[in-house]
Amino acid sequence: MHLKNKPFVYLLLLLLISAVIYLFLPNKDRNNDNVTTVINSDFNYLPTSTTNTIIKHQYYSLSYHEDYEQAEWVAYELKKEDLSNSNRKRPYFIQDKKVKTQSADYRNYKNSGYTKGHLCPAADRKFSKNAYDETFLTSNISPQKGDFNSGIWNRLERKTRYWANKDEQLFVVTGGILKNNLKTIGQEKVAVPEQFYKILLDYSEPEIKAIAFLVPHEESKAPLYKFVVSIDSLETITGIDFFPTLPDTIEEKLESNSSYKDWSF
DNA sequence: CTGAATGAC
DNA sequence: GTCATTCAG
Repeated sequence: MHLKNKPFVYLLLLLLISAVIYLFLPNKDRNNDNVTTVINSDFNYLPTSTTNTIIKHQYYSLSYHEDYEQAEWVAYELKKEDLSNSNRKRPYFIQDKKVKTQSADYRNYKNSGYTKGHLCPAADRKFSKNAYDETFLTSNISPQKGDFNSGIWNRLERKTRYWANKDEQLFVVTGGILKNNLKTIGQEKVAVPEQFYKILLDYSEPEIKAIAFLVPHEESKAPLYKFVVSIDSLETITGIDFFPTLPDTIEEKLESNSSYKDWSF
């Protein structure tokens, strides 16, 4: 290249410098809603969908099951840095526009005797207003008894945040056990699960570990470890392959395990 | 923290 | 639908 073409050289240099600066800039998009993010670049472990209806939101993903008017799973990453104490105002639950078959209307829950139980908890997405508000979609809730929701289920969610803080980050999958002939509420017949499950995967090397819970839909004062089950057993019940992208040897080892010795309660 | 219910705009 | 307020586990 001839040096007489100076403007062009300067332009190239400028571009190069800009690119370098950009690459080394801290990634702030989990705290700043004004930055457009690559959607779900963090989700590498999404479960399979029995309905072929995976919905990807900015801060969590889900598989919707129209027959039961709720998600069969909701999955998201929970990082230590996500945990914040900021007080946010609760928005109202609205339908999830990404669900083409229409997610349940919140009125189905009104006077049903059941509360609108978050699957991806609002408290796990408090790091930004958009993340928080995004959990208030009816595709992210399931009918839960009030004392169950604020009782043992709340305890499990708080324990999950405790572990996320301790282990830096967790991948979380949660939902109700959906099956035929469940009790329903509202005009749209939203199914009331008889059990709820939650799976936690600590994928940070070198000690990858996982734990799964299957909790009956009723308040209990029993310690949480009483509800530990293997991921395999949940896969048998739900028909979902929870970590299809994990290397088979790791997957096999993690999923057959129902021990909780690696987790402090 | 987890939620509901009510009345006014 | 939004807002403000009050209340319960």
